[in-house]
Amino acid sequence: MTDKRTRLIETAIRLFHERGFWDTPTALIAREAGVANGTLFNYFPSKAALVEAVYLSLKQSWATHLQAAAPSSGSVHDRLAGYWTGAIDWARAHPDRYALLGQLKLSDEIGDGARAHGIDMFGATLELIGEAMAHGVIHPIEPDLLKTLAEAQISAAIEFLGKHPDASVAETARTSYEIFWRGIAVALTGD
Amino acid sequence: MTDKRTRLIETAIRLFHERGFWDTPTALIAREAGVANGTLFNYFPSKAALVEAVYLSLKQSWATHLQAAAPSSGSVHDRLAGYWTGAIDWARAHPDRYALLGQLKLSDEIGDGARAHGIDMFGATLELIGEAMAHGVIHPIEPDLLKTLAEAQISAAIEFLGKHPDASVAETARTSYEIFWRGIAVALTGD
DNA sequence: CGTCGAATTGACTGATTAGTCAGTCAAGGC
DNA sequence: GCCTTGACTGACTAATCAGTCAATTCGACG
Repeated sequence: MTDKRTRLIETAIRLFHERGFWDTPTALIAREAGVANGTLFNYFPSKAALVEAVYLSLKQSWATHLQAAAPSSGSVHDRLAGYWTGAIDWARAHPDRYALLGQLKLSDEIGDGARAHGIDMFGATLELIGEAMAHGVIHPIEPDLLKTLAEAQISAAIEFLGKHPDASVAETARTSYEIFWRGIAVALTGD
Repeated sequence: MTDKRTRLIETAIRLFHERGFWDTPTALIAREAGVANGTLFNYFPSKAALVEAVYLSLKQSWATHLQAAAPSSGSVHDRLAGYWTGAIDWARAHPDRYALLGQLKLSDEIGDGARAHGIDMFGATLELIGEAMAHGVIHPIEPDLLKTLAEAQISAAIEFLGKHPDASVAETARTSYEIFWRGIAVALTGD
């Protein structure tokens, strides 16, 4: 019997994905998690708090996966590529979690507090890019813009893979990354 | 006194933005639109139908703006640039509508039917890109992937502008577009 | 065992809401 | 002037749901 709090969060993730938050009553979450209605409110003071916990949990598991996937040494190009494919792999492995994360990020339900409480998954890579920029390997670009563009590009690749189940994951990841890299890198040999 | 249907949709857009769909009862929409509760259901069989109508209305107005903004002649580079800045301009001019559109796209409330009923805003430009690809001006890339990447890049630029109110709109648009263009174009002179 | 505090339970409530429907009323045909 | 039509109204309902709380169980410890 796993921790009740965890079980509530996991059950909520599943149900939110199956039916959307708004059509998922707390009573159902509690029942499916195998606890009583009231117990849910011992762990989370309100439904909003539960949703927030779900959001943070998803973000956390995505972040830890990325930290494991991204190589901690090598060229900027390669390390960024590792981050890139790592992100896409996670999304492919947990499509429901990924979709839910996307919804929650935009939802009004998530307070700015929780959104800011962001494990900054891109941080380390971003520093690296800053150095590369200083050395003239990468075009000078406002760092946060670069980060936003990169994340969007990754999301787009994932979205594409969702729409085209037969497309090759590896090739889509590679192509999308190449486009991005060509976009930011100062042209030398082309790659 | 404008058309009641239109007024209901416009009121819904405003209220959805202010409070989110789920916290906006139909009764409030009706009252603020200056019609009776029941009248809303003469125009829309259910709340979901109203939300769908809102979604289509937003998408439509965005599409017509883009058609007007994108130049219908010139180089691929320039036409795509026109589309690019046109999209960003619209989002900047109507931040509430843009935010709402993003939420609705992901929402479970929007049936696949309505989502597919998409005015394909990118269509004409995409054809053009196909030709450019055939002529070797642009790297060969699966068209739908290209489209998805482009849209994501535009969204990212808009998101960045939202987070950094002091950033220059024109420069952000230009930078993000340059990155994308460098990414897809076959290197000749660099631009 | 017996005691005590904490965790858990689930019936209950107060509030809210989508959708209904019996009736009103204004416009236009005869 | 009367009748028909149908858009419109808004009070009403049936259902739902987040959150409460008094009662119960559990488990640790002497």
